Amino acid sequence: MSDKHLWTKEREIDFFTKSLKIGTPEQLFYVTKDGKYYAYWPKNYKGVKTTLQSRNAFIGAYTEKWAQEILNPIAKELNAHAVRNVVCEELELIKGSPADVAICKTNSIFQEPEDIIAIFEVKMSIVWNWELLKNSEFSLKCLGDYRTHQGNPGLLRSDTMLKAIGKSISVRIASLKSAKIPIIILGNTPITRSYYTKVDNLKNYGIIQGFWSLNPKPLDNNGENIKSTEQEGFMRFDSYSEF
DNA sequence: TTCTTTATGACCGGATCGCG
DNA sequence: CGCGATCCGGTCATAAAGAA
Repeated sequence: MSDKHLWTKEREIDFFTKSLKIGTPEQLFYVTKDGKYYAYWPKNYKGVKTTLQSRNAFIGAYTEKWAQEILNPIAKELNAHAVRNVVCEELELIKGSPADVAICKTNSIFQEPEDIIAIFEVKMSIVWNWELLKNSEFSLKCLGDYRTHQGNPGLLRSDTMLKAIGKSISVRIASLKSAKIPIIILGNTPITRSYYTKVDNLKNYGIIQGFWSLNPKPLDNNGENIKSTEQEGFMRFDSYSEF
């Protein structure tokens, strides 16, 4: 399923379809005053709004699992495993704040620095806006890309970037043994212009080897969006083979 | 000891503010 | 007005602290 394709609208439909089996529509969508179910508040929405929090854990778990599945074939080629929630005390990756996904020589949650080949931090959101239609069955209607709603998904949020940078530095300074382990941030959105030179510098300094977006077409109607920064600190991948 | 309460932090998105 | 940076917050999981 996720072996051929990167992040697309179909992923988000799949997320909502699967999540609706274990959660309620009210946990996953905003309800407007006229009874419509929206993933995000549209930009032109007027009226009383709330901030949905109950979806956060769902999307976090889904994207980390998806990232693990997409990395696993690559890990296999290296004769290794893509493992979720990796704990490595020496790198300050503890139970409450593990590595989202890591490629490791052994298939265990607990790892020694020597056995970790690469660390991946997953920072992905719902990118498009969706309306849940309740007919006989549930169906989902795409209302537009992230320019049309009020949310700021994934790596477009500055504090998401700061969080990723902070955690990576935490690993780097926890132990010298992290020095040889690449750290990659996986997202499904572009990054803002204000981080272009920063991600390149982070790469050149050897702190974070890349901010990679796995969303080939984050904008509808062929909207302009960045392919990569000058030094490739940020890169957008357009196909699985390229990835 | 065992049960209950409080504290902490991760998750991600809206609100607000400042700046052009 | 629009954008980005920062701040705030609901929910959940876990753990520490307190009560019985």
